[in-house]
Amino acid sequence: MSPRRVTLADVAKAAGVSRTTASLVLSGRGRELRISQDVEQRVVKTAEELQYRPNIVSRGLRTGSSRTIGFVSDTVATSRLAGDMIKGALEAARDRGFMLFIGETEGDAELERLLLQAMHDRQVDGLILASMFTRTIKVPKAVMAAPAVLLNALPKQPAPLPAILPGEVEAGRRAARVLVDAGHRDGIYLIGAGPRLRDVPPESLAAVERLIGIREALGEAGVKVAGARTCPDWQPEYGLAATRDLLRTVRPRALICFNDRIAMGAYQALDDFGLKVPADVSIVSFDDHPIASWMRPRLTTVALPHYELGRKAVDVLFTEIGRDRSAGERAGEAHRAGEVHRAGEVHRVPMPVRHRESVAVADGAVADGAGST
Amino acid sequence: MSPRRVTLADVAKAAGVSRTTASLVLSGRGRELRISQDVEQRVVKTAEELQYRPNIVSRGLRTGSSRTIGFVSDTVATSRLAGDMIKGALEAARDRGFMLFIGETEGDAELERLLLQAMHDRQVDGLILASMFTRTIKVPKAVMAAPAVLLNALPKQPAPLPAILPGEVEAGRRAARVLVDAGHRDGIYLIGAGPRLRDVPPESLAAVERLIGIREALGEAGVKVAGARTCPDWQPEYGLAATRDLLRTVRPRALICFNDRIAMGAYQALDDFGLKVPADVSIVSFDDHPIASWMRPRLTTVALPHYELGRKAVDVLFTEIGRDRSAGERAGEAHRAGEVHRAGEVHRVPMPVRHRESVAVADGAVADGAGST
DNA sequence: ACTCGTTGCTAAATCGGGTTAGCGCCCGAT
DNA sequence: ATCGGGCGCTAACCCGATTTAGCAACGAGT
Repeated sequence: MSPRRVTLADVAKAAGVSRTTASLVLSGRGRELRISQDVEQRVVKTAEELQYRPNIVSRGLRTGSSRTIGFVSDTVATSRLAGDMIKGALEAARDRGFMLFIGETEGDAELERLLLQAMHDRQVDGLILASMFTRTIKVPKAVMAAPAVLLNALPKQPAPLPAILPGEVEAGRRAARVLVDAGHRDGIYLIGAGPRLRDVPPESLAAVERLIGIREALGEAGVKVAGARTCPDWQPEYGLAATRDLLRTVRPRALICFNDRIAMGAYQALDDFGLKVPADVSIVSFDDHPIASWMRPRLTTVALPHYELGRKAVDVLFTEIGRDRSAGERAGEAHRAGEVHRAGEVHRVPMPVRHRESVAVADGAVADGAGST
Repeated sequence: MSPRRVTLADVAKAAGVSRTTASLVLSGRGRELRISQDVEQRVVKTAEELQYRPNIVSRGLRTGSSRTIGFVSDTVATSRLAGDMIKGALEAARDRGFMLFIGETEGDAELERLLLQAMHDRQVDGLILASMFTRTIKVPKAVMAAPAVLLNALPKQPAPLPAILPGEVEAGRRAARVLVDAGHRDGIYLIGAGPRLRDVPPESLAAVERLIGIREALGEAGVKVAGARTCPDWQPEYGLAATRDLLRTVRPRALICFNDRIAMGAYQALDDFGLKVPADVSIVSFDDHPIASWMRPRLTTVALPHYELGRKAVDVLFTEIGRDRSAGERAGEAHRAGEVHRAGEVHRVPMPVRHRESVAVADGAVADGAGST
């Protein structure tokens, strides 16, 4: 079936040189080690003719690198969320000639241990530990055996791991600014969390940070949150229930929904009460889930930059891998000044606003066009 | 940092035996090769104490197997679709101690070539070629270097590759039966494709097969399709437009939408015309996209079994790998009778109906409860 | 006492590359 | 003629396992 791969030995024999010479030439060290132009060209030509490709497994055995990184997510490497993150990571890795192992722990610590083990057994060069919703996680010891970064998560105990997170606070500010810029001053309600900082679903970093941003931006504009309804889980049904509950007593002019699924429920509730979006009620939300552009009117929302998060995680991981390598070389040597990154650095990836159709200029407001991005 | 892994040589030395003996014992061939109980226990105990784990890269170099399979998808290993497929594949692979490489070709043949190369360079034991929507694909030659299966795709030219596909024809039958069983006889319209078999989006196998199933089941019940509207792309906006167009001239009693996104558009159109689901119009659809259970009323739909497709692909791939291995052993030997699988076998994974709230019993119909599953 | 057959283990080759040390050769200088 | 030194290349070892071939020790049979 498969006619055996061409090996370095084959190339060497065909070119009439030793394996060493072939290896030297093909790894670009020919010049440095004084291989003649003549031989060099012959080897390169032969390798091409035979369509030689080095076996990475073999090379990895010698060099210790497998040109592979592991992507470990807790729940569902699979939700739509993860999809684009993986895509970003995939492309960033590919740019460097690396492949991606995927694994899921399903929140099970034992599974996680096994998975990390399986990855180490395959000599991964680095690890990305991803969480599907922004939160703090307990970092398993096994992770420390290789360079690693946290994606969409923060370490529960202080750990020397870089973390990549969406810029949630700024996202909160941006959502609020969308309403403020459209002239909204009164009747702004929150659906999903708030109004106080402790009125949030457990473990949800995003909720806290979005809320902080919202309150900051609103505060700066001299605007007060008129009220809020929390949701035990950020699903459409709870968004529906929370909004219905709200509408029983008040007539809001604008809603900030803590995610798009909640917003979907809010749309349904408003429809039930005969209220129109955005004529009666403006809505701004978070995530830019696919449904956001399927809803009518299309939902204005602050997007989770999944793709960029994935890319960034790989980028940061590679600086970690580089740091690790050079640390090995000058083991024990004092770090030179200026080279001192704190290893636990937190990288924030900006969340862009997707302006669509769910926000209207407030009655009596002067549209001044001074919109924030 | 990482205190060097424990190798087989370490275990052997600590146990006072040769590497050979240690290897024999730890790979379970100790009994067979007459290693004494005494030594065997000593080795096992030592390995445990040192927490020895074999290096799979090294083992792979010798045995040729990397205990890894490659999952190559065309577009977005990432859409919600792919997510569960990958999850299924992941778990099935994990059950066998295998890891998954993920790769995306984005429909680019050159990228695909590179990706397959990169996977072969890492000695993958097998490949899954997945398509994100059911269609025929051109199988690159490079695939044949290892056992492979097609997932959600059929080879364009006849190729000896097994294919895993959802049972779309039967799904079509089931969707139609849902309406028939609810007593619907008249005013059944299709949104997305039909009424003729050639009225389908290009390249969409699913459309053709669902349509075949629908027409069969309806025909058997002596029911005629009242009409249909095609959609250039199966997105909500086209579903909305197509349904609106339909409602301008007729009042349907039931719609079969070719997927849930179309159904979402149909809901919106019906709402525009003041028609209620399911009181005025029953709707049945395909895919069981997450939105199906977010819509109001919750959508009755025939689910794409993504998770099972992924699992099945891995299962079939492993029988291919096994076949390949034994073919190598008895190279040239004639296949024994009864062992003759056609290699191009097509496996169909059933699509289950998710009964929800969008189908009502037809006026004047006698609910006889003789529902098909 | 000598062969033969087990039993229990190990030396050595192998997989496919990367890496180090150093071998022959030719040239110019002494 | 001899020596030193650069040039051009290769032998040999290494990574960490698996696997084949075979060695020593011992008891039984003749």
